[in-house]
Amino acid sequence: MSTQAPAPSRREQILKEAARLFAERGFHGVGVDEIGAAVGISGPGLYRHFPGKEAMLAELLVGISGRLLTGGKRRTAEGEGAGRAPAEVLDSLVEGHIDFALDDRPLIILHDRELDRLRDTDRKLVRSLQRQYVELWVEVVRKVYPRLAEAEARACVHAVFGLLNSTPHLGRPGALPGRAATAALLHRLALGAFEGAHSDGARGDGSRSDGARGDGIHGVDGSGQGR
Amino acid sequence: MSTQAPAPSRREQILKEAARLFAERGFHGVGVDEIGAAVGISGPGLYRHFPGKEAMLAELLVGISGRLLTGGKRRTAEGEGAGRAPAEVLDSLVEGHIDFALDDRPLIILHDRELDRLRDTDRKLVRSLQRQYVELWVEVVRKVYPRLAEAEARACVHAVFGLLNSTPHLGRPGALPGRAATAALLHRLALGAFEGAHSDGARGDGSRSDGARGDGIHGVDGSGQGR
DNA sequence: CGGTACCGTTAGTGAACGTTAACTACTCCC
DNA sequence: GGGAGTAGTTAACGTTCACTAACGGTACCG
Repeated sequence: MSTQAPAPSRREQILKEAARLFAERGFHGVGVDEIGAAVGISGPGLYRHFPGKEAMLAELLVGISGRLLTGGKRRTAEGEGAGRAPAEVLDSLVEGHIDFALDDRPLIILHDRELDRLRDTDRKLVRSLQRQYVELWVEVVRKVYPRLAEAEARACVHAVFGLLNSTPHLGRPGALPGRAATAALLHRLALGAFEGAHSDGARGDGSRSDGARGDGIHGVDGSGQGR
Repeated sequence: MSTQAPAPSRREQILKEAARLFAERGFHGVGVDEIGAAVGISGPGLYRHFPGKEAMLAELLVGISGRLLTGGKRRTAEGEGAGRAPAEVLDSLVEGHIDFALDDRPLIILHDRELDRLRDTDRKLVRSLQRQYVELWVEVVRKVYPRLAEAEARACVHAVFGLLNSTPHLGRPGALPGRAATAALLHRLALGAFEGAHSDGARGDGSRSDGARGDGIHGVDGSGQGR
């Protein structure tokens, strides 16, 4: 154990606790005193590490958006470099996003909830990163499902993000068996959603027995542990 | 036409604007003066209509949760009464939720974002309504997809809610062609997600997604009636 | 020892906010 | 006309909050 986190470094400690608190009670709902208390120091001691409360949020949001984008770029680059089918790349993107959603729940919450509390410059940066990440997905999705128009594909991507980011909402009760099972379920849900979007909406009045599964391009061995 | 909205009645006006502002900037991010200004009166004039700022949020959240639940109950009752197949009932639930998400965007945002700003008693009530609504879906989903364990079905429902509630995120740019097209797309996405969840994940990675349900403790204690 | 940089403390400041108080204008009804 | 109720105003109060000021301790380094 003990991978390589030798010094949580106070600064990272603060960021982690701030993320948790912001996610729980909202940016405006948390005072600096509470953040300080969460890391053992009190109140304005935080100002030795950050120029202000908002700077913490900004660093969190830029950090997460950047990491999502970086991971997405890496996955698509690897996929294309290895000549893998688009469906496999999409599979990899889904897997990466799920890992993120499951491992960094508080950040995922902040990511689409507290963006508007940032100053213009920071917000623009985060939005730019987010947009790039979305476009990355859109490109891949349109390769896998060419029948989707661009706007449709973008809407699908947003919707699937909403689906994947729903993990925080189901953490409360006994919830799912384990992480792996949850990840697998989310994976199936996400891919199923894309398939559903791609299927022509010519389902009569809801009889929807379906199952025809159109040209299911991806017979991919789903989720197959690329790591 | 002209149902019966002859007088927006100031109170409803306030609620509507408050919902918009809360959704845009968060409960703590909006001052009562702004809410007042949005309806033409200023500041404490609101206190002629509501006992406090939080009461507005409470009424909004209870209202939306109640309407969702009522609509869901109506749809399942109608469906079962008419002897329709579970899949059709699910179809109807999806349609109802989409209507809601598209027509009351701000409320949908508040619904899962500002719940924790409520006093204990209100929050419990809202959570109870939400839980009943979820269980309504879970029941139907399990009839349509019997292979899903209860916990899985619940997770799927939460995930699909996340998917359907993603509409607010895609309103900014050119977005989709029109309301009908967006609704249809969301519908396909949601049904596709359920289909995907139902498909056996045994695609080769061997990780058993479907548990043997050893720990049968998933006791939903009913608990209906918060009040 | 003296200096310096780091990290933390407590006390305080100014602004913002939710809420209350006191007062005014309008309408309805006898 | 004269209450009574409704809907609004401005002014003020008390609290909370992000942030600053002034100060202290500790470790490293000469």
